[in-house]
Amino acid sequence: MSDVIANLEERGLLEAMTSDEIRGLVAEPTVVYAGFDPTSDSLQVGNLVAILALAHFQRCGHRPIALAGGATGMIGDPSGKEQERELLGRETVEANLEGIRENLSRFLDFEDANVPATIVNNHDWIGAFSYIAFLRDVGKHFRMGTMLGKESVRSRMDSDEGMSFAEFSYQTIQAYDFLHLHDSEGCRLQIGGSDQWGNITAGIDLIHKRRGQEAFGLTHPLVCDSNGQKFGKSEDGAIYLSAARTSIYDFYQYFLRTEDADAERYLKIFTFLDVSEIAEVARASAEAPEKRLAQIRLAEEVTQIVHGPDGLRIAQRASAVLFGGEMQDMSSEDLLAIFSDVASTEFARDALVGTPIIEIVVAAGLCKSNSATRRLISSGGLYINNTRVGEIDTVVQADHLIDRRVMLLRSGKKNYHVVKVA
RNA sequence: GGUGGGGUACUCAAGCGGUCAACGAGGAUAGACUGUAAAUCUAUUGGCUACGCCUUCGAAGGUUCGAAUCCUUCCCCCACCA
Repeated sequence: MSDVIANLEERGLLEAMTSDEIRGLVAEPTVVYAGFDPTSDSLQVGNLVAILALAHFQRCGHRPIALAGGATGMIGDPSGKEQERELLGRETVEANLEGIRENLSRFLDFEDANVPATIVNNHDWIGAFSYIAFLRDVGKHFRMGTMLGKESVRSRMDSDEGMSFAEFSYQTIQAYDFLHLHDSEGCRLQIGGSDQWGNITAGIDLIHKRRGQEAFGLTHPLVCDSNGQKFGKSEDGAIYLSAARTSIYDFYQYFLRTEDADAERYLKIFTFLDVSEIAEVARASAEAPEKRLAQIRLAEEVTQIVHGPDGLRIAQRASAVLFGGEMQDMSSEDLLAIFSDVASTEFARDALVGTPIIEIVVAAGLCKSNSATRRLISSGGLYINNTRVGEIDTVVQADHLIDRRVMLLRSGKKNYHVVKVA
């Protein structure tokens, strides 16, 4: 079996390990887990790092467990967060778990004969605990000094945000998760983002105290772009893995717009391409940066992994048309087929023709308010069917509607919105 | 419970009776330049039926011709003490 650690290392997916003995541990098939917060009904591209790390483990012959935090999600992990977040309701968490299962199923193989992946929900074992029982069985093994020493706690105590007891206790719950999976699944390794270090070591300590056994942890770096911005945020917010939240087209475009400086690194992190192949792509891309070979390859690979070959085709087709300038001679059928995935809004014909364009833009959600739309137009950033709108009081004309059915709005260079006649 | 500090627009952060829709920075949006890149430059960044009007400075009251700025009560946060 191939060495998963070396694999992660050369892909830039290894930040730190609790012990070098992990290399020995993974020489034999083992069980590894990573946790995911059900803060939304879909995971985001930021979560891809952890997901792919798990997938690499599975590909190297280890059994991955994805833990959905049905219980921990109701408390909120303070790690890496400046502010305490809103508590999620039970129903919300449950609903979100469904979406997350769906996301994960794209990356992990649940049918593998030897090391089938599993998804577990920590609410199944945490939910039954009484407060007193938890304090006796788990809380008793935690020392205040250690808990207070955690970076996640210290940074929040030092800030003027402070921290509630619920958040402070978070680490004990996650620690118990590890102990539980250790006992029930034989799991000895937990992986996560570098912000999870404190939570992971808390679990290792607990296992050591309660079972006298050694467990391990491994973290991957939190991915930032070369400007130090957190990876995975676009102008409209986070990029999600679910097509219902982030269209496949937008997903593809997000990766396509990767900066030169980040492309090679992202290829290693977000695709399964062989590192030697990545090096080759990077080299070719550096020779002719304007061709953006690395970005294209990155967008293709990731879109394919997440949305499948069909999804990739949709995204490519839409991108080719929108950025290829072939729009003028398109029929409405073609447009609708291609933009099935781009954000769209339907209007009655009467509500469209003769209506000020400002109202349409706002109703379609392309701009927040009439004022914002006026600003956009006066700065020359609004386009109808790829033609710049010159006048603020432009009114929609019948001939703005291609085949009397479709109109393409664009804000800036790259934000498209399809308006359809209902 | 006590004492002190604090709550201002997306964020940080000025303002401390009128000239404040609120300095500045960051972010964001758009434009120019480009390669759907980066860097750079420029404009904009509460809302509206828009040279004017309306609503904002934790909440509610009050003083005043006039308050984000003063007073009262309340809520929340932080620090130290108990």
